[in-house]
Amino acid sequence: MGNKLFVGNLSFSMDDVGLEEIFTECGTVQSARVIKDRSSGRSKGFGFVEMGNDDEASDAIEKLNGAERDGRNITVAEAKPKPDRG
DNA sequence: GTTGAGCGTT
Repeated sequence: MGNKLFVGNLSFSMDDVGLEEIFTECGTVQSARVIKDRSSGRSKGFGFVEMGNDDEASDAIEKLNGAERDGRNITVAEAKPKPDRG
């Protein structure tokens, strides 16, 4: 179990700060990033969060997976490794 | 709207 989380089904109005605000209520947020199109800067509707430790990460999954944010039920799960070349 | 980037050449 790692401390890196995948967060899906985000509103397109979500940003890095908003994502951090959601997860800081469940523990220490080391970093939070909403993935955006690298050319247009528009949200891709998902993001990644690194918690302070695996326990906080696990807790955040339990508490925030399926939680409603901005009218959408967000997905929270442990992140899979990045592909070799994005 | 669901698993992340950017540099820059063979």
